[in-house]
Amino acid sequence: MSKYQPQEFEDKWYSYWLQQQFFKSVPDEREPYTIVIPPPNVTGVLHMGHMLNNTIQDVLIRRARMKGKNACWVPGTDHASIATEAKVVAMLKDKGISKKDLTRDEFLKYAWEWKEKYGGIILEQLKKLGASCDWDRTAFTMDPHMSEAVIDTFINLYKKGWIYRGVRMVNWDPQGKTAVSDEEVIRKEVNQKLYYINYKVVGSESQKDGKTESHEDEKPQVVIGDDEKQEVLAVQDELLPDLPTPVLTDSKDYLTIATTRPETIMADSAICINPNDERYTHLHGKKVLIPLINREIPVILDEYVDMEFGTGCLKVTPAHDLNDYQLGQKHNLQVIDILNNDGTLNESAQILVGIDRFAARKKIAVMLEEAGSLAKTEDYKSQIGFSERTDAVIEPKLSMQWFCKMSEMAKSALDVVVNGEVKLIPEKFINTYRHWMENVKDWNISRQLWWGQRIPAWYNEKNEWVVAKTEEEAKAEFEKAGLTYTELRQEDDVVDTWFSSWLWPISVFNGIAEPGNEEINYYYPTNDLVTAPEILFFWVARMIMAGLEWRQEVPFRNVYLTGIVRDKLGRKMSKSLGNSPDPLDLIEKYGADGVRIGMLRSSPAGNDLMFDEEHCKWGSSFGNKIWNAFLLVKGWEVDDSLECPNNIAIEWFKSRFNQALVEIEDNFGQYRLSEALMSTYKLVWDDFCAWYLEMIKPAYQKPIDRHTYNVTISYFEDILKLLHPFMPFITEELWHDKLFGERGEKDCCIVAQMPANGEVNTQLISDIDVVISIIGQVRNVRSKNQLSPKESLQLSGKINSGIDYSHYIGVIQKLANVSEFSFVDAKVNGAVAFMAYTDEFFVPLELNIDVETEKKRLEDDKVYLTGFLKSVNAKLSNEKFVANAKPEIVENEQRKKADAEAKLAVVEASLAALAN
RNA sequence: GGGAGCAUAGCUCAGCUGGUUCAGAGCAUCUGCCUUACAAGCAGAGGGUCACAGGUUCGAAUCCUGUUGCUCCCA
Repeated sequence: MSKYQPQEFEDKWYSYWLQQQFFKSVPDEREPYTIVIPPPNVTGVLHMGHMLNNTIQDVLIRRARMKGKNACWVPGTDHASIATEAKVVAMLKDKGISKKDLTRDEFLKYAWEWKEKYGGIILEQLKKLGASCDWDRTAFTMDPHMSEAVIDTFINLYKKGWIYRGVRMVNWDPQGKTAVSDEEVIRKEVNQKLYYINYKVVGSESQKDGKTESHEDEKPQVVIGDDEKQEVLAVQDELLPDLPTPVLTDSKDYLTIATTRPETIMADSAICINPNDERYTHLHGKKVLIPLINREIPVILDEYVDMEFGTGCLKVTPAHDLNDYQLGQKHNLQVIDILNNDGTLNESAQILVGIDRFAARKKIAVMLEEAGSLAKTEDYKSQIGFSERTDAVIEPKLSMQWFCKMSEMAKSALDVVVNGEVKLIPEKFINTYRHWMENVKDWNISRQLWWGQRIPAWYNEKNEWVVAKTEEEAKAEFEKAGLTYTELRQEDDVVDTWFSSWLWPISVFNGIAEPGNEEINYYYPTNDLVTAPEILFFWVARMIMAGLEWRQEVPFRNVYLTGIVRDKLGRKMSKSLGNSPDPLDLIEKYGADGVRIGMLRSSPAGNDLMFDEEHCKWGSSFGNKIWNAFLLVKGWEVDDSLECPNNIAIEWFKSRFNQALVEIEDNFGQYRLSEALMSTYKLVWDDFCAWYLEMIKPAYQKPIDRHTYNVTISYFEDILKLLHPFMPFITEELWHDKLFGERGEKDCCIVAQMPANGEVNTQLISDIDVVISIIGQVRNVRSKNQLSPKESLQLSGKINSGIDYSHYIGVIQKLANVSEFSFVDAKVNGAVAFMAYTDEFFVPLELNIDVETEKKRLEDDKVYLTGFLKSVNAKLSNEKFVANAKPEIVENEQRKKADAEAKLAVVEASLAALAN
């Protein structure tokens, strides 16, 4: 064996595990332990967030497997309708094909081809990380049975009255030409301009009762600016009235509004002022004219208007602003949509038709200025929404959408988190979760895309519609309803990807179509879900809803929320910043094991991870340490004639190991994975390598006795097991070394059983703590006096405690390089002295002891101990303390007192001796 | 503007139900070692008013209130 080179064996073991089908799970009599992967976007490539997330899942699943559970980790991807469709559209564009020229089926054919070619990349990358997923179960949200589940649940909810159609203001992405959810809108602060625009007031009172006001009695007219839909709720022509020639009784009479969006003035329906605003009482009941197009709109009153902001006059544009929309509904205003789906102005705008919204903004500013209607402009900063997928500025847009009612499902989904049926880790996310669930809005589930599950709604020529699984069933529905049709047309839109993935924990086991099947009964509910807090709401919460709805049971018991992986500067890792290392490069450089533990090290649940490559380096150093410890043991020759001199070391490590086992178990129980890793790390590096191996190590080229050798090998094997979930590759590689004897085909670390808990000799552990302190102080004496470690020293001990050092002399001599150890009854003059616990030790040196330095050191000790004792005494003499504190705490204080007094006595005696 | 969270060593974070003079770990820094498993190492050292101000308590990094600063979510 040579140096530690993880790259040399990682692929080998991964293939072997696959070949032996160790990741495979089928229901059996064992207790199941199940994780479903948060399905990564099928277009995705592995990024650091996935690395962290999947490392955690793999640690959990490997540990469960080694604890005798039937571990099942279901992998897969989601179809990511927006992202995938965008990629396919881009690919087609490169080929000179426009989506518009394709039929739905043609387009989908290209999309599937694309998916087959690129869709599996991320899963292949996970294998490099060591992910022990049951790949035979790899699922895709558009697999036939998964899609069928989506359609069935859609119909089911529709029948329940929880799915409906409605006009809503949606976040429209004009580039992706799709509605996106609030969660997919990224708000950024942007420098803008505030345009101050004058609207002429229509002055004459006589006009007030005129024809133009009659619309207030009518139903509000709504224009859906969706040029892909035939369906509009009003006829556009009605919104293109003959422009009345403005008659201004007083040309100086105008009001000024402030807006960042002058291009939308053509869509204005009113000007709103605060009724309490004394500046504008003269405008009550008046009408004004929109500049450039001279359309007349009323001045309305509402306390919603902030008198402080802008001019106090608010242009109301119901079609293009959510707040204005609500205001418009309240005041029964016209809704005029002047934008096409691609962000260009439509006919309703009357001017600048066909021009992009941003170009139109610049142009209209000039036009307004020329018309004398632009009062001024000001710089202004505000938050603008951008599409997460395309980075286009989001356009609030009215659109006919499918919605899923949330209120009832949200209530149950909140209950199970509040009552602990589903635990969020860390718990602090409960508050956020509650806040969201209590303020939940209905879920907009339609997507204006083709890639995904097509909504099972069918329309006749009159746009009357029914919901049904097939065309035949739809026809039957029509007939049942007494509606006529000549031909039916299926809804073009697909449902939101989350409407597939909320079924994930159920549908991967085909639990919708066959709710009683063996797999779903065995694996569901799953155990742990590992995901990012940013999708707590729109994925986790909805999975809980779906679980309760279709299985009357939560989908998982625990939700482990990881943090966001950031760079050293705390910036989120992103492609655009280029601050994310390529995970596969990291694996190449540091080994998968090194990267895994590097990521885990400083990422407690729910906390962001400030990623630094140094962590991976640390990880691979640890691998190196284990490797070298192994080389040491492997190099030993055994001599059967030797007695075992290492009983203390052997017994001590066994106790330490068992102690650590409990700690690690406890850490896992609380999902403190980094703590569990650190406990393991310290056990291996400090206790095993630095102390145990040094204690038992035979002198150079000397053989070791059989007993120590065998025990050490079994310790090593136990350590490999403990390490395996964190570092699967190096542990498997070493597991198969001849050192451990012949291994059968199936005898692998990955399926070995975790060591069972054993006894802990706490007395021995605390004795060895003292021994370790003695060794450290002897080394320190050497170091302070610039003596070589090779130079052996003499050591005498004046024992005041009850510790029986006779057992430990050997260890002390070996590790502190002490040639002679003796017990003394009195202080040794002219020697360097130190204390360990309450015992005194002396190292005679052939040099002058600086009395003053020694005195100083003892004085310092004395000050410390006196202070310590004082604080302890203060507590113990405090009646309230003795009365209120728990008995074991009082007891502990008494022990502290006794110890401190003993130590202080020793220090004082030493000082007295020095004074002589 | 509304809600939530965070603030501990140069950095990243522990510190769990208040209870050793409690202020800890790793990394980084500094000093000394190429001591034959490991320089990806070994032996040592320095480093913090636990953001600030009050309060509760016998006792506060820990609980409460306020202030400041940062982050996230929502409008």
